[in-house]
Amino acid sequence: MLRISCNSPAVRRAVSKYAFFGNLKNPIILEVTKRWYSSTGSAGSIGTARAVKAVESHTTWSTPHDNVPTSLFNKSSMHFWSIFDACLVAGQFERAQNLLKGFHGTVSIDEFLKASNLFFQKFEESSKHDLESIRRKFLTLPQEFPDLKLNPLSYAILLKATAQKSEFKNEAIRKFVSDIEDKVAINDVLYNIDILGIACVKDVIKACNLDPSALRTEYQEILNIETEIDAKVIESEFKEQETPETMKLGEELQTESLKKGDIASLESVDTFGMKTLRHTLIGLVAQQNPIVFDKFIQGKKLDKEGADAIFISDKHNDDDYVDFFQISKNLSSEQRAEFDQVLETFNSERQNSIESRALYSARQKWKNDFEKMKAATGKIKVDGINHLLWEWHEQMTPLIVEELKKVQAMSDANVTTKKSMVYDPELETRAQAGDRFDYGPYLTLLTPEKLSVITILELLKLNSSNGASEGVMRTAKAVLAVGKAVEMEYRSDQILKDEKRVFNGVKLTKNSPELRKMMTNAKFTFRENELTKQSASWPTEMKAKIGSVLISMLLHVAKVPVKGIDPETQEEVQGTSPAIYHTYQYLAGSRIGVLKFHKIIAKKLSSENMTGSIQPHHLPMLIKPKPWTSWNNGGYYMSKSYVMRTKESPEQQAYLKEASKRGAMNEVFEGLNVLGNTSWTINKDIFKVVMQLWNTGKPFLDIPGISDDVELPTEPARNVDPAIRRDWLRECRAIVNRNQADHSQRCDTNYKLEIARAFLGERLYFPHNMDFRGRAYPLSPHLNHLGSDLSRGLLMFWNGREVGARGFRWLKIQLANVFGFDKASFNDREKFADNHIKDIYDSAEKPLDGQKWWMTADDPWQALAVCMELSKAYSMDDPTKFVSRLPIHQDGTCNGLQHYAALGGDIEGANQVNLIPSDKPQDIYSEVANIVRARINNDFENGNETAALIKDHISRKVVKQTVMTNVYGVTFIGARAQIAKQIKDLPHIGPENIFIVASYLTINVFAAVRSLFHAAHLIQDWLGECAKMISKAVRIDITNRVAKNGNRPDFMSSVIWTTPLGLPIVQPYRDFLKKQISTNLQTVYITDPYALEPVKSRKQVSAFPPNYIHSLDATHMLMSAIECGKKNLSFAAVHDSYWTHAADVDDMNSILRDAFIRLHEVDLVTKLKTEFDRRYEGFLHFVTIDKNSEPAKRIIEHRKLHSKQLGKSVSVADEIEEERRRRSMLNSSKPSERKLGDSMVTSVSIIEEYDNIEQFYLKKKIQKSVFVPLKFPEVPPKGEFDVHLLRDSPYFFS
Amino acid sequence: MSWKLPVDIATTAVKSRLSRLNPTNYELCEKAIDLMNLQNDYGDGRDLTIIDAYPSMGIWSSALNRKLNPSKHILLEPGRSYHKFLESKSGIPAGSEAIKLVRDDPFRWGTFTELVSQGLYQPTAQNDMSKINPNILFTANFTHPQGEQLCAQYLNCMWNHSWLFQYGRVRMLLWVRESTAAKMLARPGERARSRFAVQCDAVSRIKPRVISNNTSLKTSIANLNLSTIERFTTGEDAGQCLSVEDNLIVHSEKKKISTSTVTASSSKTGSPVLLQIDPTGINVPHLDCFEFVIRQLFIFRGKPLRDSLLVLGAGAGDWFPSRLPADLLDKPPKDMEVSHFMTITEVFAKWPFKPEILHDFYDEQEAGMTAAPYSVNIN
DNA sequence: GAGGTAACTATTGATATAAGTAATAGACAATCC
DNA sequence: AGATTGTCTACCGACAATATCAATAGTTACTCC
Repeated sequence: MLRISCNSPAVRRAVSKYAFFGNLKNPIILEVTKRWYSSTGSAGSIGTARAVKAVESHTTWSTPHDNVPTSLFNKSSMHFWSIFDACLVAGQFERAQNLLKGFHGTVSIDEFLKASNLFFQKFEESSKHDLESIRRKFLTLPQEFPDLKLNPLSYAILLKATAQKSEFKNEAIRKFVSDIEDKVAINDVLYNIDILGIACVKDVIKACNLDPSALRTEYQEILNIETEIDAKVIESEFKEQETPETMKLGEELQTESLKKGDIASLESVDTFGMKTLRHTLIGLVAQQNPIVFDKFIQGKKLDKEGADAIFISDKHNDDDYVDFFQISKNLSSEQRAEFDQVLETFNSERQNSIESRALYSARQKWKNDFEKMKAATGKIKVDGINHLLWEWHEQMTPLIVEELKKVQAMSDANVTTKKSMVYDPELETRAQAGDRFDYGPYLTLLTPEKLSVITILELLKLNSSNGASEGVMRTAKAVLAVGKAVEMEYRSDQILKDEKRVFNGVKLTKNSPELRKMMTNAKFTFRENELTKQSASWPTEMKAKIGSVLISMLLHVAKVPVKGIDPETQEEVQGTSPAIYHTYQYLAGSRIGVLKFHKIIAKKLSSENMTGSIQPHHLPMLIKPKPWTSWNNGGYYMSKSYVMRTKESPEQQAYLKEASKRGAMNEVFEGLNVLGNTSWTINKDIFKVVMQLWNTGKPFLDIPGISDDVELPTEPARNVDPAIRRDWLRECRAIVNRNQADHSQRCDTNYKLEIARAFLGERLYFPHNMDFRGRAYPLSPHLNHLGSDLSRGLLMFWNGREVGARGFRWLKIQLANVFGFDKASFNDREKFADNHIKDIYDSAEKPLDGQKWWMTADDPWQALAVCMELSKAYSMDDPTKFVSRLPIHQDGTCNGLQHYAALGGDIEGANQVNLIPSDKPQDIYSEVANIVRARINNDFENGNETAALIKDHISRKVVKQTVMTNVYGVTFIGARAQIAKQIKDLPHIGPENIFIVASYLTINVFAAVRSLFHAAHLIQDWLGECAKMISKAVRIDITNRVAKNGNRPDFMSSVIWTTPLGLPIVQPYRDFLKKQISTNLQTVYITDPYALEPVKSRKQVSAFPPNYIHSLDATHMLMSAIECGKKNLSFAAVHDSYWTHAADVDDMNSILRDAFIRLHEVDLVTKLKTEFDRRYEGFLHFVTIDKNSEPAKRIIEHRKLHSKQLGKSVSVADEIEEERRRRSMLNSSKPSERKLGDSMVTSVSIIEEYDNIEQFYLKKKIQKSVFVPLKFPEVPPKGEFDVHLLRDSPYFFS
Repeated sequence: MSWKLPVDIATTAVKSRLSRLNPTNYELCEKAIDLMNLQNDYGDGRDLTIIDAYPSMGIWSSALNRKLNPSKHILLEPGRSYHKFLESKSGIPAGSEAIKLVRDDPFRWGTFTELVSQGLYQPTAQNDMSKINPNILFTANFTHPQGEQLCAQYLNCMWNHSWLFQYGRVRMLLWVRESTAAKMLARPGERARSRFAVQCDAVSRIKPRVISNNTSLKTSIANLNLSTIERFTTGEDAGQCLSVEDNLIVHSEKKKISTSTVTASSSKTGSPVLLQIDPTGINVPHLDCFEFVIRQLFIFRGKPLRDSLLVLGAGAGDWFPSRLPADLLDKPPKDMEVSHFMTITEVFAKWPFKPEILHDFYDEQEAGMTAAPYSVNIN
């Protein structure tokens, strides 16, 4: 008899042993502190019932064993925080207090205190309130909620008010301090510098004569700087990160300053950073290279900092900008080190500016263009669309102001419920007014100007995103994107505001770079404060509403000039047309709301200068990204970034947060930081070539040309055979599709090129985060090294490394690789380059006028980049002295299979994917093709006609995709479709036979792959099997929610595992709960992310094997990254392709091999099983067994009995409940109860009597559904392959 | 050479994956045919070809055949399990050239062109357009899931004068699900009024000939509107339609028959209804525009036209109001007659800024995917 | 003033929409007696 | 509760149908005891 409750300390110890393996730290996240079955409370139905109720009131995760808190992911609490925060910031204190009242009692008192403090803080900060009213609030609120006990933070807020708003500051402070003495320690109060601000703390210290060394240590430094400076106060140059005046709310101000034009503000401001940089450069450069220096002195556009400098300058000529790269390159190495450091300081202010002022600069850019256009009257042709955007923006802003007035009116009237909204029935409906009640507070968080700019920018961006056809985007997507962008911007604003609170009144008195650096660092530290850092994200439906309000305003005002024929007079007239309009389209009978750009706009977006239309958090960074220190801290400085892309799955977020809190992810962070710290620059030579081609507007390589009007085939007469019309329609659809794909690709390329242009000569960095499996991606979406060949070609390392002999060889190998000549030995690949020296020179020197050999490469742009480097190297006397900046790639050959082979210890598989040393790379695709060919020839000889058709056409190409996707669990049907696509153009197979042939071929390819990677498949199957069990299992410690389907429980557990680096991974696949939300434009259908729905079992199963493997390859990458970081290599990665300087390839190769070995030295599969055993301990697995088997018959009997007891038919919930009772008795402390439990019969106890219940499992026909204790299958036996062998395998990564 | 009732269907289990509702009440079929007075239009059947899609076991088909005695009766039945009822050995006179079973799927357009190209029949365009085409009669059982789609498409052909309608006003007798019938028959103002109904109204006279009067199920929109039933039973069109219990339409003894073939009404889609659709032969002007206009307008079927003009295109609000009568502007599309839509179409057609592409090419499946960053590198 | 009800509104749930589908096989979820 | 019908078919980066109407739930207003 099998007992489940093997929860003994011994087992636990055994498990925890696995927490560390090899020399890798491996904290498994779960930590069982209690026996799970006792966690629901005492036995017996009453106790259980109560427990159940408590459980149902908030979310529960997949398992009780991991101790991951759920409370923060409670939907109503999330909603409360977000609206509460919005109301406070918007100054709607009545409503906020009302919300607070409703919050009271529904949460813990700690949580309530947090809310109250937030209330106090915002109340204090509001200019509306004087000290008296603030004091009153501090008295009345605790009266209203007697259990509310103020904490030091609360007093800090009051102290701040006292210090700032008293007439006699010092006395007031002293009085305050003595007043609170008996309630709280003053040091505890002062601890809250993030609330008080530095100036205030110092005031208090001074006033009360306190000892500053008793304060929070991390603040000592900054306080010391200040103390020092205070003595000799001189004028500070530190520019306040003030919102530009024109971005402030208030129409008088706005119209005024807009009219007079801000050109002046664009003129050069000689900022501090500028000066330092110039100074340094003068020092550095004077003795070195006068030409560079001159250029710099004359540098026209550098004088504007940050965002303006990046965006406003059109870097069309070399003289338009300062080429930091050239400067740095031409310096000696010591000088360079110094320069680089100064540049970092300089850039840190620019970065700040980009992130905080980008909206402003975009707007400025529009305005400039608009005025340029106005100045050039007569010239009708104006490039770009910026002047139009400016007009839209100008007209939209007053509309927003109008709307905000209504919101203000609502706030003034102290409306606290939706019901009491007043509205004018003439102008709007009750529902619209009600909506305003919801979104109003959020809308006031940003200035009208910002809102308008965001709306426009988002829509432009969306247009280039995938799936958008020529100027068409889905309303739902657009509305959410705008809402999200508003939220993002608000968060950035908050960060700035928090920073300002701390540093308010603090002046830097000395202009040393060190001091400024300290200051900058301090600011990074204080940017987040205790109260605001946890602010809940806005509810999706709110984002939708906000987005729709803004978009509908834009729709209203955005016009585009058009020419049309007057219907009456037949004359050509100039008019305007809406630039965007809202309509609907049908997709398979479903209505879809879309926004369409006017054709003219759409065309401009795909071809013209887009400078000034990119959101800052979509750009690479000028300085090293903020290192990741927690799940939501790192990446960009001003906009909030998250370390994982969580697909809005609350469970993922909860696990991530918990792991981050427990410090389990530090290595992961470290790896990501290495990736982020790699400095890049734009490859200007490539950029020039690209631009030359791009400007023709013609298609080149993969880039489509500017699409003229779509030319559709002529419509056949209506009365032709419907089949003909259908074909025509299909053709049209295909053309439109292609067109829309071309369009978005062109837009996307446009963005990439604009970014590249903006960053010409700059040093740039890519902040990285991960997908939920741990694979790393750059945060900036458009231009990055993960992108297309073009993107990759445009990028190179900022630092150069002398290649040396080995590096020179790697450079040549890289050429062969990008030409697709990567199946040969290294020597042959090297020869490939040597044999093409002429071509290389030709390509490098005359990329567009020569033979264009580079264009024949697989990756032409990267090929051209290599050609350029190689030609430079070749032309040197000693090529090994060449300083290279090109990333050299080392790619894992079929990386997924490499991991599988290592997991299974599969010698044959390991050999196939180059885990075993060999003089020549193994090419698995060819190998599979060979096997297939052999099988088919055999069939052919046995007279198989299908075999005859295909036997001479089995190439690597035909099987490649299928072999590749096999790792992802491609099904027969899917694989057949792939193969059909490959063979459909073979002329001798008629279209009618394609299907049969493809099926036949697929069978054989599958068989071949299986035979080659037998062990891999065993593991794949095992992983799938486990996932299936988990996603078909139920917990019994809680009452499962009533299933929609009576005779099947809802399965609520997803597959969760921990990577060897400690990253918890939660598969997010669940049913979504979707809702229709009405907005201004239309209703949108959106998912509610905070509803934890049953898992999508099928998806859980099919995705787990690839996800697990990917989590391993991600781990491998991060481990390698960490090591490379330690060795100071420039390191970049595209999942299973690792990049570094040519000179460092050998080092990197040894690092990545070591990492792989370290990763696989441990039996990962067994470890995974242990983790699963632990995590899903005590679960019941829902299976079907043979109805006629003995256990089935006994269970049927038992159910009859049980049914009689209940007086109703037995549901699955009843059965689980029964089993729960039995188990709680079994684990009771009372022997009598345990005895009772032992003798109790449940359908599960019946199952437990059979040792090998699997024998009764049945999939077909006569079945019976029962629960069996969840028991994972034994892991497949591991083969003999020794992973250490791969250390000497040259082609493992190559 | 008449076609007898097939072998005893009550004892033969038919396994089929095509979930059709098959009328199994032979007497009812004959009655319906009499009611339609078909003999009047097709005479002795000497020049008549019946094209019969999805005849299933052929009950309805045999009744038609017996009553009309066509010179050709082409059965288009892809369902293998039905073939045994339709082959010569089962009631159909052996060697009969008149009754021809074609095993192709009428879903494919090709099936029909092949009928002609293979010489199974030689259609000629009709001369006298004032009458129903006397040479061709199309009948089908469209009660399966794709049936409604076929209805819609054939109706579309009627607009286009393509397919069989290139030969003139070819009548269609269709067994459809009640839910389909409800959509097609709904008049202005009724809840089920739909684009589909407008299309029907525009180019045909359409009448239900057999309906189920099982009013207990008549709550959903999927069922015929009560007022529709009344109209055809006791109201203005009384006597034009047989109204019977649904178990009289299919077979009363369903226990003996495999459920998949002869399922009676399911609450969702209702019982089968026989529709007679007589094309009027009308040419709808500005077809492209008309299609676009009704498709777009029915998005906001309940809103007054005035408020939903924008679905017709950007700037529609400037063009239409002054050119349409006020009372029309106040009507919601669901309350409009065909003529109203015609009026709107007229104005729309003259609109210089009307959308250029009226067809709906939106297609998600194949969009994008070209700019895939790490595209599959095939070589 | 309590209780009850009518009248009304907000919220929730169900359903139609469009109109070539295309072949195959096998597992799994949903649905309907 | 069990057979039948319907859906889906490769991982991740990168999710997304909507208008309308009936029914229900929730409120307010009003009447009556």
